[in-house]
Amino acid sequence: MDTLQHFLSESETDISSCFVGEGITGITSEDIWDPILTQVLLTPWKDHSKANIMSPQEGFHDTVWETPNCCELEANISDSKTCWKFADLEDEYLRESSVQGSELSMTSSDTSHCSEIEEVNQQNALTRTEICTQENLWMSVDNQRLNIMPHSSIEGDDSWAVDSTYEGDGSLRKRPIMSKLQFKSNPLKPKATEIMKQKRVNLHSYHERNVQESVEFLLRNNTTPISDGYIWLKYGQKNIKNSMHPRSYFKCASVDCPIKKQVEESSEIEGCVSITYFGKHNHLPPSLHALRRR
DNA sequence: AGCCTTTGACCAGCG
DNA sequence: TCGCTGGTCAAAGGC
Repeated sequence: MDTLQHFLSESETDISSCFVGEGITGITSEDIWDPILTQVLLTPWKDHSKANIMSPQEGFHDTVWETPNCCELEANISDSKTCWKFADLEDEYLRESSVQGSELSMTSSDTSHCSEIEEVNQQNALTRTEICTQENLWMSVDNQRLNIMPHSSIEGDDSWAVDSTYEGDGSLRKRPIMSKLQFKSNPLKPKATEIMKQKRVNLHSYHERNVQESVEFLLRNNTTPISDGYIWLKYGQKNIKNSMHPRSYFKCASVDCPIKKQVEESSEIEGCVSITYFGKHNHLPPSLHALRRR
């Protein structure tokens, strides 16, 4: 079995070439968020939720942070010695620290630290601990399954991801979960009379959504397609005015998941495909088995 | 046969 | 009010 370092170096070579463009970072060890897990976050080309154009020098942690939740969370994490200790378990294999809403979850191949994590969660009044096995994690690595989405939030709440690397001042580095939008899914498909109501709701946020709640990635269109870890259904395609290429519309195949994405050839950078996500998943990624079946 | 994509129609917002 | 535009629906077609 390859080491983490080996995988990272291989990934940088193989995968970074897929992501290009002015102001775009390819995957480097700095850009990779959860490098070993199925969730791999990349610096987006445009984070419309922050109205920023990202550059390689601007990490997520350089974007806007001034929210009460952020400060509160930082205090929680920094005050936890156990959490720091856990963060020191570098290189053994893998770990994930993420905060979803008010919830902190960590995963590690080293299950012996489960109790520690649980303790941290309890101290911080956070609730969930997940353990991934070494086997299923490496299965994901072997297939180079990448998730280029912002880390999804089960709660659909304001969410934050916490990188476990240290800043110069010794604080934990954090990265925002980009979409702040809260979707409420309908358990039942709306009836005809309700569909238009729903449409009006959607259209009401149409312009806001375009500038505030989307995250755009650019992908070289001459590279092997990379799964983002989720299953998508195409539900439409439109020719866009003044655009040579049609725009395709996709929604997540998971029932009641509100996220959608649009794919079209980039008008800004030739030879690139623009992938824009609206909203966020309200569920975990499907199993590798389910992905393969598709 | 079932799942997914295609594609024309429909709708609301906007100027 | 009307036409344009983009987002979505859903029947039909393809695999």
